[in-house]
Amino acid sequence: MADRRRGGTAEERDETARAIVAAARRLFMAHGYRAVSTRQVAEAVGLTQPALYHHFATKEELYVAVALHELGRLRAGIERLAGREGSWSARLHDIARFMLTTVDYDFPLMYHDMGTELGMAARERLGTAFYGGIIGPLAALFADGERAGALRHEAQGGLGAAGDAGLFMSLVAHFLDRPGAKNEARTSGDATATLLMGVLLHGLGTSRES
Amino acid sequence: MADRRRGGTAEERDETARAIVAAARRLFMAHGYRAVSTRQVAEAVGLTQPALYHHFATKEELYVAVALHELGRLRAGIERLAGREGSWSARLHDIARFMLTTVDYDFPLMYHDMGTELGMAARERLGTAFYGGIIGPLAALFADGERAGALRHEAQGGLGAAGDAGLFMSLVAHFLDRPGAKNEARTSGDATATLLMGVLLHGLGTSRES
DNA sequence: GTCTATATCCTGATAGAC
DNA sequence: GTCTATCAGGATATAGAC
Repeated sequence: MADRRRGGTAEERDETARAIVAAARRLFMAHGYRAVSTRQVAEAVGLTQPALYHHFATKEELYVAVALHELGRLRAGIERLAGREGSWSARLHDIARFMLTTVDYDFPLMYHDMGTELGMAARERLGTAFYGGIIGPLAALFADGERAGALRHEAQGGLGAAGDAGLFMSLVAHFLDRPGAKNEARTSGDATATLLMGVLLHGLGTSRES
Repeated sequence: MADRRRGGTAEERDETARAIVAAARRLFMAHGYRAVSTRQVAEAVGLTQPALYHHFATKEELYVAVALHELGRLRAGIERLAGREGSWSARLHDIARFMLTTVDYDFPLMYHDMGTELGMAARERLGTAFYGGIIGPLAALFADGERAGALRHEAQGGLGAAGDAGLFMSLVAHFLDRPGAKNEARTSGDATATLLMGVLLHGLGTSRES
């Protein structure tokens, strides 16, 4: 409360930046980095296009802010659910449900954008957030499963804890964009999460054969 | 051999078109529809950009030709392997190896382009080729597995034959772009295909628990 | 902090000579 | 069938008034 010169400068600036990130998130996540222009983002938030550059130096920096925001949201949800009591598989189930019900965009597209559409520096920042904030906590749960003897170790033909976490993410992406099967569960989510966990742990087989 | 006016007209025209498709395939499949310009394609094949428009009316039509070519290649390989003798799961294993060793591009990216970057007419043409030529033959093999009692029916909590085929494709995509684990098998492929089939049929568990 | 105006470049596609 | 030349539009980013 010391030296705010003219009417809540820092506050208003931050709020505008938040609104820009929110609008950009919807557009980038739905259509991809290349397909969304800075003009579209500006129009969605009620500004002219050059005004964006007062808050973000480049389009790429805006995308990084969007992706970090979304990765942070996922990290928070994952860590909250991973820290609750219950078996490792029950916690994974809840995390699957959380992702299936709150991710409303094209997950593989985001993965592609983070991996190939950005410069090296941005790619590394997002890669750190992704592996440290999402793959890491998931891998810790899978390591619990390995220690409990319920999951194959890497030496037993398994994928390892990090590999298990990557497969988990691929299955989430798979069950996200199949309105084909039984997608009424987009809001309830529980049935799809149960299906996902069944496939993840036991596959498609009837488990009576070799 | 009747009325070829000037030096092998139709032959040369077709050969140029093939060269364009081949160059466009490498670029489109690696970087996506939007990221590749018609100038880049023309330069890769040694032509000027307007020359492309003598062979393809629009950029979209060129992409459709590229995608149909690749889908046809996959269909031919899948149908050849699906028709050989052996169990349904052995044939699926061989198909997995075939895809893991011959797909050298970004599979989810192609899927995204086919689904969202093209007009409705092109999207329907490619959708028909994809479901009829790839999902269909795969689903027939999974239906064999259901009839043999090795796979859960949809009523038993399974995904159904077409759902199984979709999951198979997602797992192929998953194991394609993980240089992380054990990707020396890009050329041999057999080990990765075995790993994929194990996960697909039995999941990650040690199959000693509920 | 947002505006108008603009620089610079790249895009897909067309016209017309040869 | 390929070329040169070009159109019209949209992209990111900057300059400078208010």
